[in-house]
Amino acid sequence: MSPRSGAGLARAGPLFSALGDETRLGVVARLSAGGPQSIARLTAGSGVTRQSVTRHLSVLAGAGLVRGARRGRESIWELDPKRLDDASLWLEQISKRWDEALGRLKSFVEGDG
Amino acid sequence: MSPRSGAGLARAGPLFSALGDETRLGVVARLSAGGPQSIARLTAGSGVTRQSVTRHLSVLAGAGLVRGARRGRESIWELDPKRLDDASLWLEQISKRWDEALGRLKSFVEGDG
DNA sequence: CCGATATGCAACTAAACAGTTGCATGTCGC
DNA sequence: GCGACATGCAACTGTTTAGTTGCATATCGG
Repeated sequence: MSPRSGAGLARAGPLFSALGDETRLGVVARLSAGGPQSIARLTAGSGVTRQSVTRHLSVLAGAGLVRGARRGRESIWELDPKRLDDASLWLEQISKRWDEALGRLKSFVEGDG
Repeated sequence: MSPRSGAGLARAGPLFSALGDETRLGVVARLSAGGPQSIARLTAGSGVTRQSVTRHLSVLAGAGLVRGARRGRESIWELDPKRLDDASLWLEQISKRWDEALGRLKSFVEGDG
């Protein structure tokens, strides 16, 4: 149950990597605020071209963070909050382990070992 | 209180970007499991050179995730779990906003106005 | 059918970055 | 002082990637 293999968090790297881009964070924020929407609507106000947004959506989809489907001539994209929970869980695990490590260190220094 | 400006989360980008690298995630995991330790110890078993680890520590420090201090001839590094909490909080905000957006969409579709 | 809208695919450029090697500096133990 | 250990600094390379432009395809409304 290490943080890198437990609870469906085996691929935390690609997950954080997908979130580690300002433009992609903007897309995620826009999706979270406006609900499911098309690429054209996501592009408006993003400051980059439509193709750039498309590519970022593809990266986010690769990390399992978003999901899109063609509807007529539009492509509607939506968030997949499950992955966000996964990321949050990974962070909590690391934080917890750190506290435990500090506890062990304290015991050792105090002569418990 | 948008996710990009609220609660000390103004710079979520660099934060996730710092976490979005397998080698850095390894360093973070190793720190969290073993407590404060030197660069040499972090390097052992990392699969990369000491300079690479040093650089990654610098990046993590830039994001406020780790903190180091020279002690004798060694440089001891430790995790700063506060930033992990910040990241977790950001994720929760996004997730919450998404649920709200879906709620509004549902009301709209059902003819609430 | 036709114009407008919305997207997909492909090639190109420029910048960022991970990782390396080589050398210099400073500290510990004897 | 001397050898061993630990780190810092700098230059170089190869790869990845964000962003762009140009063109092709498919859908909607009349």
